[in-house]
Amino acid sequence: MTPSKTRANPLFLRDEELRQAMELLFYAYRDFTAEPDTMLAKYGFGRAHHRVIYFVGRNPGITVSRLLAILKITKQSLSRVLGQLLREGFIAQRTDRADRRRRLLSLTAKGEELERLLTDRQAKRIARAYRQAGAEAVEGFRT
Amino acid sequence: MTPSKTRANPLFLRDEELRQAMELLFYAYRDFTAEPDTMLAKYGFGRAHHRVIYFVGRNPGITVSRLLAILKITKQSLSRVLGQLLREGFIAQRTDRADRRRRLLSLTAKGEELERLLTDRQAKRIARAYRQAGAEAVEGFRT
DNA sequence: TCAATTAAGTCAACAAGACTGACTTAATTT
DNA sequence: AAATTAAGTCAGTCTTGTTGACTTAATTGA
Repeated sequence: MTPSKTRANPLFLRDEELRQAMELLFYAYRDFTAEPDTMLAKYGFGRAHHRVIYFVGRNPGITVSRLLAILKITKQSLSRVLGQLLREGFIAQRTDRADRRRRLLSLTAKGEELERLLTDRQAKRIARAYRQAGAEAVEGFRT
Repeated sequence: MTPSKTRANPLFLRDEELRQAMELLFYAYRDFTAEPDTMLAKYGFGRAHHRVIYFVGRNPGITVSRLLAILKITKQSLSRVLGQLLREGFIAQRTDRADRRRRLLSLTAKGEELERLLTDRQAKRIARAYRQAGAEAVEGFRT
């Protein structure tokens, strides 16, 4: 007798609702990465490059260690993709004048162009979903 | 002159809001997979095993090809993890009597136990987030 | 001031989980 | 009887993560 059919308190979620949320996350992630992935492949890049481009774009002047903390990956993993992006001129590095051990990362014009290309597509996808869901739903989701 | 600061129509989202949604997806996925991952490691399993266990649990009697369609991975990728789960007795296979080419998959008792272990933790995580956000937010999110 | 710590980077080896391509076997459909 | 479908297998490759061990340069603290 699992109590999964009742709907007494809206703050107490049924098993079913919890599962739906988990599935939503899976499907959203799956579908959301699919489109950029095919575009990135044309540059010889992967999902990891996308994340780096995205977060550097979002946080211009970010240090390597802060980027590592956001991505939660190892320095060695990052260096592979970051190194590629630096060499190919999508990301630029400058030394922090206040602490010269630090390297501040930012997108080059080329990097910003790619970032826009990738983000615009995804933004359209989200905007579409949002329009379908409605305004109150958007507020709820954000919360 | 990017029109990203106006908030005329709530259905037209600002750049900032779109980016927040994208980031949310990244962080949610990152944090959501972290906890099960450490538990799965104790069994010698990974994230891929979790997904298979989850979707077989959700859809008892699912065929291999339907599972492939949900996961959107190749047969060869699936066979590695599915094979392991079958051999180690977490998933059982029976031939569909109506079409004997088909193999119907379902969790064993052992499989269900593991599924519950993994899901419960995540469910708690979601429930916690939901309680903090409030009831209307939950409705919005679901939509 | 100098020893310890921090930030960044490198080399090497390894593992999970995806992929492609080519085939087999068995069962069903046309 | 031929074509198609469902499942499975073998082999090789790629991306993206991991550990572990070090180096170099710069800053901090005792």
